[in-house]
Amino acid sequence: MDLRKGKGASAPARAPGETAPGGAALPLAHRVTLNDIAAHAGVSRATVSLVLRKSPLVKEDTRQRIDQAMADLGYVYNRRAANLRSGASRTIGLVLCEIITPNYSQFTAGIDDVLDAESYVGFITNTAEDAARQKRVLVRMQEHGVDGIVLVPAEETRADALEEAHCGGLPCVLAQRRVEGFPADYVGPDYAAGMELVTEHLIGLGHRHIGFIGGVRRIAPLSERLRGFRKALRRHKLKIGPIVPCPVLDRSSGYAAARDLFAEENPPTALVCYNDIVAFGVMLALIERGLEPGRDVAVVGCDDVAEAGLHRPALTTFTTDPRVVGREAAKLLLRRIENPSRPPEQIIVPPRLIIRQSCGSAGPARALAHTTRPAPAVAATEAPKARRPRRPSPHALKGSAGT
Amino acid sequence: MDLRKGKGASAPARAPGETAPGGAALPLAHRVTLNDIAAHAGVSRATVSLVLRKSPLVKEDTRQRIDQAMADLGYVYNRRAANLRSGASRTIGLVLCEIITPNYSQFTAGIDDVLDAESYVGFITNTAEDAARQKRVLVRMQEHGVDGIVLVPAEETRADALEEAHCGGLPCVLAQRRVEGFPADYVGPDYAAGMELVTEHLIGLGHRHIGFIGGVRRIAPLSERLRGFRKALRRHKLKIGPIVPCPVLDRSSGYAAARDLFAEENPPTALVCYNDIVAFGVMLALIERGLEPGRDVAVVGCDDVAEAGLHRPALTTFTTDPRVVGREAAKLLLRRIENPSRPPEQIIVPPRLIIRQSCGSAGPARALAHTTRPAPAVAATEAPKARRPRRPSPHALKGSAGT
DNA sequence: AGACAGATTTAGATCGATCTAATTTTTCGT
DNA sequence: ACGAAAAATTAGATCGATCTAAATCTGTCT
Repeated sequence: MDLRKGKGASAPARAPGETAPGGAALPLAHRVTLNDIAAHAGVSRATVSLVLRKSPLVKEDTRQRIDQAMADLGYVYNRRAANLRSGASRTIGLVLCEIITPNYSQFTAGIDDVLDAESYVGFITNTAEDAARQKRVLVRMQEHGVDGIVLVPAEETRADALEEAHCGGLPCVLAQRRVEGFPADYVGPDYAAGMELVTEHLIGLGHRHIGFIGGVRRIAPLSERLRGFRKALRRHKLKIGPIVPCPVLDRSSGYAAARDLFAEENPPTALVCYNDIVAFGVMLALIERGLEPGRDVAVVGCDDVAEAGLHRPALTTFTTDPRVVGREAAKLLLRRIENPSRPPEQIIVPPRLIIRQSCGSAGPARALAHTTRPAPAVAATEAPKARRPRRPSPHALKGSAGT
Repeated sequence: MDLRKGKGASAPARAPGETAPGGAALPLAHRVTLNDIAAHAGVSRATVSLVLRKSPLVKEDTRQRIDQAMADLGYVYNRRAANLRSGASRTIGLVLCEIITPNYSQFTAGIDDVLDAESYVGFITNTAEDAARQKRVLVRMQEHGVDGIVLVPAEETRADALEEAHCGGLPCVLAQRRVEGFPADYVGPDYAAGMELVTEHLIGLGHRHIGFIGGVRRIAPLSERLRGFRKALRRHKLKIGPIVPCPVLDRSSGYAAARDLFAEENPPTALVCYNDIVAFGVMLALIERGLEPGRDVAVVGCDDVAEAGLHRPALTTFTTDPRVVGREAAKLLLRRIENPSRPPEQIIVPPRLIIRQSCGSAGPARALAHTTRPAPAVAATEAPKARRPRRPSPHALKGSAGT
């Protein structure tokens, strides 16, 4: 409308006049400042500032007068200006390796939960797994004066790259993925515990010969998972079954690994898979061999991807609620901002087991196709619904609850 | 490295005293400023500022000296300080009604694509469909001095609430959902065109008696969709088939509506559903009646939710790539920021048809269970993969392409 | 050499808040 | 009523950049 019109001689400093009682959309013709409030309320700028910061120094009477003036003039706090002087910005940066993964959007939601409660705001950016882009946005965040950063590092992020992006000097919490040699705070899922959980579950169902499929040799994520797998077996004094890594973590390499494994003699009766995607491939191979997952061979995965509950048979798996991871990450970052000198902290969020049909224990494994509802061949989304009411426990193994 | 150490006597300028030498965590021992650079390079602060802004006024020689100084001292631009003086912040706010919906995370990614290219950064916040929270975060964004806002309004957002949150004075683009009476820019999917598209497709397959199921009477989204539905039928001079609204947009009301419809005489041979969820319910009802969706009756949906491709039969549907909507929204906002006085613009992003089995046209409709791959009962995720290579066309019906 | 235009550079005010170090006002004991 | 202590308020510097207007430094032309 009259956006460019301004309001004639704007801002006479001592006479804010009617800012815009009639103006439908008063267009920031001289955004109202502390000086305006001060003049309107007949006090000094400093006093208004004290009111803004809820200082107990101000007399109740004056405070009300100033509050009224702010309401009258439609004041909007200018945090940038405040920040310039005071340092902190109540702003953090959230740098994600990939926005569109559902996992990360829940993670983001968890972060926002905490930030909103603490009246922080977060910048969000996507690095799309690109190290150069990551560096660029990290610097950009700092230009904007964030108080700290939550970083889900792009693949192949090197510690020195983070140092170079000045993250060494800024409170920074890594989430979901670690960066070797960068001794920062970390929050992530506990894959070892999860693997232990599913393996225990299989053992509880009577399995004694359990194999493991998937994972790239010699890298941390695999050894972490194997640790949990082995731990459960060892506890029950069972032999560690065959461990078949695959070069790539997709359906087809899961398929190939399982096919090869079942071509040998005496195959396992249960398979723990590196993740859900690999598990899907594994089940494919089993079916091809005439074996029914969930009846003839138990299969479990990890991550609880969207398809897991829709698959036939629905996949037993485990996951760490990413929203909880997000919340923990945000809380940790705020603690770190509060006190930058404390030693780095690691928060490992415990997983949650999701029992479905592929391990043969949930309900009538044979009657997969017929539920109580009139849904012969339709994949009902009962799984996600069933999970929701069960609030994930936000307990972290280490680190205080904070607030 | 030596980031925390400071660098000895760094630029005492006016002798601000040691900020906090004893302080447990000396907080950024005097961040490097323009003054430091100026002193180090032997020029004035103003000249350094010119270099920062890539002014052509500075001699090449000096520019290099200054660039060198910045590199030496590890300077990080302080945009907040710059903003305070110059007004614009190169920051926008993204206010979402719900972060975790996959649709919105793609939307967010689209926004980030554009922002990153223009070296903007976006704040993100979730309103969780809560009007009070929405108002709070809108104000908070402005406190932080955003140049504009992309808002996916929470349900039941009233125009006056947005005015009250001062959004009337700030560049603001609504996305995905309109707010009646708030004459702002808008970017969203073209449901009318999508409905026309699927209806045309059904007609092309030979259907002459086509019904419509779902949608709440008397609200805009339904009438928009029906417009497209009717338009296609009228173009081919076909009778408008039965239109069955449902009170709620879920699976079971789709089920009920279809059951009732097929209890009558002479039911349609094809059904256009309000959205995918309704379509799932409809297919359930058909199957229950002994009719096979995709063979006996064609069914199409809208949205392409995750289950659509995994369903048996896989659902023919249409969707508007939310990432494209995000990109258009961001571009429009930047244009608006550039020139706040132009009249409001509406950008309607065209939809894309996704042909699967439920309309009986894609591949051998009978052989649904057996694909070329050895996957008898396994829901392969081939659908989303098949879609990806086809880059969505970012053409908008109205509004110039911008950049 | 002096004038003058154009190219560079700079001093100082400024953005809108906070912070420090007062100053002014009020309260209260004696 | 006086002075001291406590309470309330404030002037002015400050954060780190931008911006304006002026100053300085070229080089060219007469």
